[in-house]
Amino acid sequence: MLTHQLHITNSLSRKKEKFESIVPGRVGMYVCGPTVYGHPHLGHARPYITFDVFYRYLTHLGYKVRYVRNITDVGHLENDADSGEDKIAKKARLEQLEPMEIVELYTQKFHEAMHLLNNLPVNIEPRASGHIIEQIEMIKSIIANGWAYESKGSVYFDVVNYSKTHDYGKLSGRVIDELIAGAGNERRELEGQAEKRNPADFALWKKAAPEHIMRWPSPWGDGFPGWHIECSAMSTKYLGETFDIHGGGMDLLFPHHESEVAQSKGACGKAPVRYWMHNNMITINGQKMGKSLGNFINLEEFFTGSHKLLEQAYSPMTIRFFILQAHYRSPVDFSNEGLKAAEKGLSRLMNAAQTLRRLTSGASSTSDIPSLQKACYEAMDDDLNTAITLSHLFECARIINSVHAGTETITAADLELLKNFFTEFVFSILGLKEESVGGGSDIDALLQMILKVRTDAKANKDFSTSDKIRDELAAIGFKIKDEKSGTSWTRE
RNA sequence: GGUCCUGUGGCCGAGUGGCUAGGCAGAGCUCUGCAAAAGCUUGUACAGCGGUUCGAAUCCGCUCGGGACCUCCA
Repeated sequence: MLTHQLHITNSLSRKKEKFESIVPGRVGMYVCGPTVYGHPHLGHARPYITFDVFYRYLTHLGYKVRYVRNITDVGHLENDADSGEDKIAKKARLEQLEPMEIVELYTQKFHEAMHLLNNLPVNIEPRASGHIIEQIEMIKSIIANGWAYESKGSVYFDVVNYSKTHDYGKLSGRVIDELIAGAGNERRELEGQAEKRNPADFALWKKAAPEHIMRWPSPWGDGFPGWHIECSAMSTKYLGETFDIHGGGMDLLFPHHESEVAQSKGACGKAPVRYWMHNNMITINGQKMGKSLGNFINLEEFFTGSHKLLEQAYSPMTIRFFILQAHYRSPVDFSNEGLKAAEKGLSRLMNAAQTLRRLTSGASSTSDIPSLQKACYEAMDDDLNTAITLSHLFECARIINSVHAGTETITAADLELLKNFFTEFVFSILGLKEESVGGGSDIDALLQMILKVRTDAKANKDFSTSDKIRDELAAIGFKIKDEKSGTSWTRE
């Protein structure tokens, strides 16, 4: 759909840029996936919801998208006393499980969470452990091009040499001299520093200590890949040497994404990505979310309410809605108040969607429906502004309710249009869904029968019976509403 | 210490040099047997101090908060 002027903020330029895909009609998108060594938590929800919506929107616009999101199951080092030990290996030892058992368990947990959040499956979900060969080949290319060197069984990227002719630091806004100087006075003693020619160099391949469980043979001896190389190798394999979009959290800008750029340029001589997109972080009650503060909340704990900071359970759609109410480049603060407000707002939107299905048209329209549709598109085209999109959808909800209440009218043509785009935006693009809908035709038939008895009681002014039915239905989770057109029910 | 981002009404959260965000909560009214839902009305915010401007919450500077990253840490 070339009529749309989709603009997105490119981290490379820090400006909104018009989006144009490399191959017309097709988009290649890579998003950094999770390291599967623990339960998926709130921090995971944001990037994957954000890029899921982007994926949905691009698809809606008519692009054929290949969405690649990796599973990191090797290579990350633990930055504590057990330095050098693979994160996954460490967890495995603690739980007496095989490393790949851990990987499998948490990969499944991750998939479950993504499913509950209504994130569509990605097209390719490559695992780092399944692409060791590709990573080794890429490292060999980088060495052959003179941008990396071997040192005691490990391979390091030669940042200083590379930066003489390349703009290392452009993406993340770093200045190489400052990195080298180590400006801070609280710099950590990093493992392996002695092997490096320069502190700014980063590992492409690490030699495995004898006790290291996850290891693979390589031209440089047994070891495991560095943190950054997997994304470079896998994105190149599935999307090509240069592709359209690379997404991830802002915390990955440096060093992860900066290093990816350097690795790809070092191997292929080309910039790997046209548009870098980064979502902002999540805080809880105004505080940074972090392990040290003990305010990391797993998604499962949100869904069940089983965390001491949570006053109640929050459904996956409540989480999704809350995240979409903020722009993806703004920090978002999770609080019980905010989540409760989101829960009610979402419910208002979902009720409107239901009401819309049984809306009837009139002779004229009191609202400008085509303009609202246009406004929704404009908001999405403006750097994926889901907050504004939602505000327009709430305006739609107001109109739907007003028409239903009889204070406004809508023509058949406008009603058709409204049904189409409201449904499209709410469900297909934003990926929201109704969570507590009916319980099948049997239950509906049963409810209709009970409600008929109640309606008869009301007609006979037997309000004690009608209220009793209402109360008892409420007690088992069915909420009913008396409307002009009859009585309707929903599940709590 | 460095780089970058950020500070909006009771709460969450958009946005723009002058004109309405939106949601939640609150108040009043309407509808209703009562509820619920819904509709209408209502709030006059933009951290502080200077500056630029006819005009700034929106641009600039400083101050004070908050945050991310600073080499293997989503």
